[in-house]
Amino acid sequence: MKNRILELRQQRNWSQAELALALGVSRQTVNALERGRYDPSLPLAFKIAQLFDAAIEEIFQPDPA
Amino acid sequence: MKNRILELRQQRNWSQAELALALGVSRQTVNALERGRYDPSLPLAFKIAQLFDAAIEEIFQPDPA
DNA sequence: CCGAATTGTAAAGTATCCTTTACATGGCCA
DNA sequence: TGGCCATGTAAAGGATACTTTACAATTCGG
Repeated sequence: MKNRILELRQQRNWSQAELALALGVSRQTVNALERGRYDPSLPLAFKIAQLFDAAIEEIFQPDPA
Repeated sequence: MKNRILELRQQRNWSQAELALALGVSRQTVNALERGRYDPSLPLAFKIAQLFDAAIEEIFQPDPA
């Protein structure tokens, strides 16, 4: 699953720590998500979409499997 | 997190087992999702949305927290 | 009435998500 | 140079997602 979290965060000039605070998760979680180490839970995906004012489908793209 | 999986499944006259097969998960997982015992992973949420030809946001609604 | 299909649930195990603590690296600037 | 900020990563642990096996209850057609 690819995502555009890094891109959207940088557009807003936020640090990983700031984004983590806004999402209510740890900085390491934001780092792991950006680096594709794992996918967020569905509730966290909703929070991310709401924060960036976008649809989940605009931020996350499932693998073309 | 609420969802409309039961409703969408019944519209199509599918059993939980048939839906599970189409999604590549176990029947117990479909049952648990319909009954709200836990939320699907993000990849599974995408599969569900694709199968029902709907946006994730049309099927899942986060808690008004 | 009988059997098959459907649904609900439990227990135990594995995998994934997310945490805290900790440390290393590189860039920037006083 | 020295210190701060941002980022990357690791290990260990807790929480959640999902599995297989198994059993009970209900429903419904023959």
